[in-house]
Amino acid sequence: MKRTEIKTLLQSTGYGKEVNVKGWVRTKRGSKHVAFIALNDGSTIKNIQIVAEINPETEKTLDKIHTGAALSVDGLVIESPGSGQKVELQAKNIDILGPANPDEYPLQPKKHSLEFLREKAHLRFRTNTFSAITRVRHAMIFAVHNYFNDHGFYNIHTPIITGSDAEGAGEMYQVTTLDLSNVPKNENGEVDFSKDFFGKATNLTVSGQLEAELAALALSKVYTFGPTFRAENSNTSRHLAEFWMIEPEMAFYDIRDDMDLAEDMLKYLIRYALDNCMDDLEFLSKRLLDEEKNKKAEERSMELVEKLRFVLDQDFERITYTRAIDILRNSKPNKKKKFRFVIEGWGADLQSEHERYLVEKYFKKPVIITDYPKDIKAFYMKQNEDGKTVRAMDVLFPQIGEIIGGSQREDDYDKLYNRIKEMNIPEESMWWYLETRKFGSVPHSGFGLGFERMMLFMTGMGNIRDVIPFPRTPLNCEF
RNA sequence: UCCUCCUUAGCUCAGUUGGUUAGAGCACCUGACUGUUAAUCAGGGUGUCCUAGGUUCAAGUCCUAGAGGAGGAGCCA
Repeated sequence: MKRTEIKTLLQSTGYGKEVNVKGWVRTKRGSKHVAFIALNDGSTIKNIQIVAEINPETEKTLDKIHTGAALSVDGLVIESPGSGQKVELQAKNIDILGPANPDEYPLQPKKHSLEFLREKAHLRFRTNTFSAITRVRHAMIFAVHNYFNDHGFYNIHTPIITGSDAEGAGEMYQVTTLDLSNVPKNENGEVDFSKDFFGKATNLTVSGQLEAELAALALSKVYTFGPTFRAENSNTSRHLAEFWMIEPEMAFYDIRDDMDLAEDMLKYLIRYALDNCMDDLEFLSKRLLDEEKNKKAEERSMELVEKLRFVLDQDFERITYTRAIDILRNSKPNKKKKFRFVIEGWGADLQSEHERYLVEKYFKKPVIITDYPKDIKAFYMKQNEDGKTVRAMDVLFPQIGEIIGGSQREDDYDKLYNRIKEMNIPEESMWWYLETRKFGSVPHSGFGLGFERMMLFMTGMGNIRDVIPFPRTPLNCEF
């Protein structure tokens, strides 16, 4: 018999029909004459209830069924007399495809800590929380491509191994085929990378932006959505060593167009989740309420679905860095020196406590900050006429902080060249980037959206290690 | 990398000012129950108290070092 997915089965009213389902046991319970098995196949967060009569014939099989076992069940679809579900399956035959020894199987039908499940990442897909996150993650991946496709963007695969060491986004992982126990050296005693696979030093990419710009200056609107690697020793709930980043890059867009796109895209993704993932969002919402039930009312987060709808309905607040500094300088926590870093004046970098104040206390909605001092931002950002600021924009979300960082790019050859010199970036590694400003240069803009940070927002999870299947962080590369 | 906290049964956790044989719930096994909803009820055994030193008559508890984890900070997405 052909397998019916549980998602399909639960929506059917074909009572009396015989079907086959396959899946993994979540719980088994029952009394003397009847056993109830909650079976899940990942097609939905919901389980199908298998009802099995206990008699001398079935007892042997039923005794071997525990949480975690894989079953194939043939049975009749019936209307459930119980109160927890509409449809259930009256078992006619149960095959154990793969047993799970209850003495060894670590997952139980109870609450496990997220830390414990992180150590069991090979099995945590089998929990409600992670199967929900995985389905939402898929929906978001799909929605990203959908959005850009519908808006006339082309997807670009930018390189994962890069020979440029000037991308200006933090520490990089070296990629080499050299024998590390016998590294070739040149006359000066330095590593001789000419003997390496590419004949030069290479790294894993920290951003696809520079290459995406090259494509945008021909195809007008492009985006990348690929893995990104940062060798920073960051130990926080918002950082991964390997993560996925979405980087659109648009010719003929100025900073305002860039912000419009960022806001529209984020709202599209939220709407897509609300339209397509409601079962999972409702589960994740309950999970969050439960997790925070011991917190004081003022420390609890907004209910998940309500929060998503709220952000969807708000225009993001757009302010300049200069205005942000004014607000912060006159704020209570600054005057009372409650900030760890008190804002003294213009030019200071905004710390996460300042961003959180602006987003969570002052405006109480997402905020886009623009026109930062050029000294605290990257070399490729478009310089403003004031000579002090650049057309950068950061989108700040409650709890997560910076979810998007972007800018209009410097399209003037001389200004870009001078900035590269000023910041001591090796000019010879940037010749191809500079050349695009020499031939048919146009205003263009782009941004980077951290996919897992968006997943944090979308699922209400608190730790970025729980929204990616196999997190890579300092000292953790298991699985 | 810095600051703070944590590490006790398979899991979640309690363990008082250092003092007999280290506890509970869940899971597991046995039994009861005509349909349960993380079923319920009764019974059963379960420990490298993270590791290595140290203080002490006596250490799960105190001290030192190390390992791992969490939260916050920096870096950023």
